[in-house]
Amino acid sequence: MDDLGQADRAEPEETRIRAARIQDVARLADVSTATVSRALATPDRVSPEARARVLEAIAKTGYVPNPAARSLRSQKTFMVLVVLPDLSNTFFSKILRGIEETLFEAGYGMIISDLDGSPEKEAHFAAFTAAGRVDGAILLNGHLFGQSREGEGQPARISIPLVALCEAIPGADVPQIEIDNRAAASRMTQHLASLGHRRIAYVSGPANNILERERFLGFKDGLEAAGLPFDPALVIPGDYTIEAGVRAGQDLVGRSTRPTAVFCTSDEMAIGLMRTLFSAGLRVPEDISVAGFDDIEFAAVAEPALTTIHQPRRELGQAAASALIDLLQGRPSPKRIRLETEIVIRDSVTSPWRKS
Amino acid sequence: MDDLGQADRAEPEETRIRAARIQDVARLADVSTATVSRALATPDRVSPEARARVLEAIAKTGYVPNPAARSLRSQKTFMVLVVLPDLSNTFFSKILRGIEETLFEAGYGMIISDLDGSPEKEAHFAAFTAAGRVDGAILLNGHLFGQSREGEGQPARISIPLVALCEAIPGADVPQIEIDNRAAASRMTQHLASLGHRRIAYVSGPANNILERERFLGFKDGLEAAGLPFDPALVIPGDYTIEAGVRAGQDLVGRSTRPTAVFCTSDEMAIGLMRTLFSAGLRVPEDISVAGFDDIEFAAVAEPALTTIHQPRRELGQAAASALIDLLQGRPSPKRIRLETEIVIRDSVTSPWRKS
DNA sequence: AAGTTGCATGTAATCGATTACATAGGGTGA
DNA sequence: TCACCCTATGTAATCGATTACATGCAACTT
Repeated sequence: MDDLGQADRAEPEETRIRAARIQDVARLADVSTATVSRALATPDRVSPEARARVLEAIAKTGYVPNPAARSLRSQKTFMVLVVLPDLSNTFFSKILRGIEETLFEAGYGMIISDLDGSPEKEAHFAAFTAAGRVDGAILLNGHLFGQSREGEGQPARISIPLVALCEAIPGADVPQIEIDNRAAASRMTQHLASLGHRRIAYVSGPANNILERERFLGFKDGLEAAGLPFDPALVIPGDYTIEAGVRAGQDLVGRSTRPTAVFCTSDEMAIGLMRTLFSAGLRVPEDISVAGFDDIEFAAVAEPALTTIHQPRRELGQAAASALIDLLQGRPSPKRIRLETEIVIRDSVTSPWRKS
Repeated sequence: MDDLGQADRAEPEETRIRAARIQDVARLADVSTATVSRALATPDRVSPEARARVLEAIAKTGYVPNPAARSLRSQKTFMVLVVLPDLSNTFFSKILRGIEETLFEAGYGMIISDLDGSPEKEAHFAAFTAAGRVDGAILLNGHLFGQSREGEGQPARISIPLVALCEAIPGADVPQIEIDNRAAASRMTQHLASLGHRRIAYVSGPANNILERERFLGFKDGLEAAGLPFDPALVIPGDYTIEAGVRAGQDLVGRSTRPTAVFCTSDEMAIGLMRTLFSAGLRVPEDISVAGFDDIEFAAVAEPALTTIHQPRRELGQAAASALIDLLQGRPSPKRIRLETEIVIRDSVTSPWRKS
C-alpha cells in the first residue's frame, strides 16, 4: 500500500533507479523498440508470441512510456486545460468533477487554471495552449483568451479544439454546453408571479457576465409573460457570492416598501440574503419569498430549504468533456448542447397572501 | 481580447500555422539555437546585443518553447500533481486555490487527480508519477499510492518529491502540512464542557481516516480534561458529508435521552444535522448546541450561524505548495508545518441551562 | 611577447518514444 | 516453380529543446 515516495534514503545517490525505457523492454523481450511500441499501440500488428514477450518484459521492468518523448514525437499530450474563473466556488467544483471523470475514462489528464480575474494569468495560459502543452481546452470563463498583438509580425496563433461550458462565448465557433439560462430565469419569475407576487426583486450577477445577461433577459421575459411591469429599482447588483447576498439583504431591509419576493441568480446569494433578512427579524417565506439559482448542495439544507433552479452540474461537466474528446479524436461534435434545468420547489417561496 | 481558438476556418487545411521552433528564432536572430536557449535560461551568459536580437525574434515569431521537448531533455515538467479524495468538496476546493496560486507564481502547473475512492484511479496516477509526468505531488488523501508488486523483478519505483497536506501519511518521510486536529478538537470539546454541557455527542468522520482518528483522540482528550466520562453511545458515525449530518440528526431525534451538545467533525455535517433537528421541531442552540469543524463559507450564514473551528485553508494550500517547491528546487524544506486553528464562536452553541 | 584566463558562441550529442521505410520469410495463385 | 503479396519485424529518421564540449577571440599577467 505504500511504495512511491521512499525518496533516496536507503541507496547512495548514484544508485538512484532510473525509469525503464523502451530500449530496456526491447532488449529483455529480444525484439526491437519498434515492436515494443507497436505491441502497445497496435497489438494486432504484432505476433502473439512477441506481444506476450513484450508484455512480460513490461511487467518485469515496470515500464511506463515517457510522456514527454511520446508527446514530442506524436504531437499529442493527452492533457486538457480547464479554465475557470474561481476554483473555490462550489458550483464549479462539482462541474470539474464531471469533467475529470469523463476525461479520465478517455485517458486524458486535466490541468486546471484558476483565472482569478487576473489578465496576467490569462496571457500565461494562452501561451500555455500555444506551446502545445495540452490537446484541447474547456473554457468556463465566458471568453477566449490570447495575447492579440496584431501589430507585431505574425503572432503564433495556434488553435486547439475548445469547448465553452456554461458561459457561451459570443462570436466564437466552438461547441457550447450550457443550460437555457434565459428560459430558466423566466420560468422561475413566472412561478413567483403565479403565486401572486407582484413586486419581485432581482439580485443580479456581475454586470458584464454573459450568464447574467441571459438570466436578466429571462427575468424580464417572465415579468412580461406574467403581465408585470419591470421596475429598475427592484434590480439589486450582485456577483454570485454569499457576501453579495448579504449586501443585497441589507439593501432590502433598509427599504420602506419591500418586494414580496426576491429572485437571486445564485444560491450563494440567496443563502446570504436569507441570513440577513433573518437577522433583521424578517421571516422567509412568510414576510418575503426567496428563490435561488443552481441548486447547490446547501440549498436543500438551508433554513428554510431553498426553492431554486436545478442545474445538472456533473452532467454539464461530462457533456463538455465528451464534446471535447469527440473533437480531439476527429469525430464530429455537437455544436450546442442544452441540458435541461428544473425548478426545485422547497420552502423559501410561498404565496404573498399566506401570512403565516 | 479574443485570439486563440479561431480554429482553422479562414485558411485552407494545409496552411495551418505551425508553432515557431527554436530553429526559426535562431535563424531570424542570426544566432545558434544554443544561444536562443541560453538567452532564455541564463540571460547573463549571452551578450546584450545577441539577447536583444533573440528577444526581438521571439516576439516576432511568438515563439514558446515546446514543453515536451524541454522536458524530455531536462527531465523536468514544471507540473505538480495534486491528489485529493473529493474535488467537489468545498473544503478542498479552497485549499486547491491556495495551491494553484503558489504553484503558478513559481511557474508550475497543476494537474488534479480526483481519487473518488477508486483504487483503479490510484494505480493510474501512481504510474503517472512514475512516468515522470510531474516533478512532484501534493497528497491530500492520507496515504501514498503505488503498485507494490514486490514479487516481480524490479518494479519501477521512481520517487518524486511529495508533500502531505492535511492528512498526515503515517510512516512516510515527507513534509507534512497540517493543523493540529487533535488539539483543535480537544479545545472545542472543552469549550462545550466549559459552558456546562455534560452529554456531548460526537459525529465522526470516516472510520479509517487519519483526520478522524486525530479528532477523535482530541475529543476524548477534551472530555478527560473536563472531567467528563466518555460514552460510546454518544459517538455517531459520519463521513463529513451533508447527508451524514442529516442521518446523524435523525439518529439523535429518535433518541429518548439526547445530548445537550453535538460536536460535528465537519461543517457540512453540522449544517445537515441542524437542518434535521430543526425539521423535527428542536431548536438550536436552545434545545441542543451544535458545533462544526472547518469554518467553510456557509458556516457564517447558516441558521443559526455555526460555531466552528477555523482552518486556514488557503494558507494550508500555499504552505504545501511552497514546501513542495522548496523540495523541487533543492532547497531544504520544513519537515512539518502546523498552522494555527481558531475557535469561531457564533450562535449555534450556548449553555445548556439558558433555555430560551 | 607568450601564456593564461574567461567570455560569447557554435556544433552536435542527447533525451525516449513513434513511425516511415526497408526487408525477410511464408503463403497463394497461375 | 516463379512471381507476387502480405505479415512481422527491424533500422533509423524524427520530434524540439538542452547542454557538454569545442573554438575563437580579447584581455590580462608576468
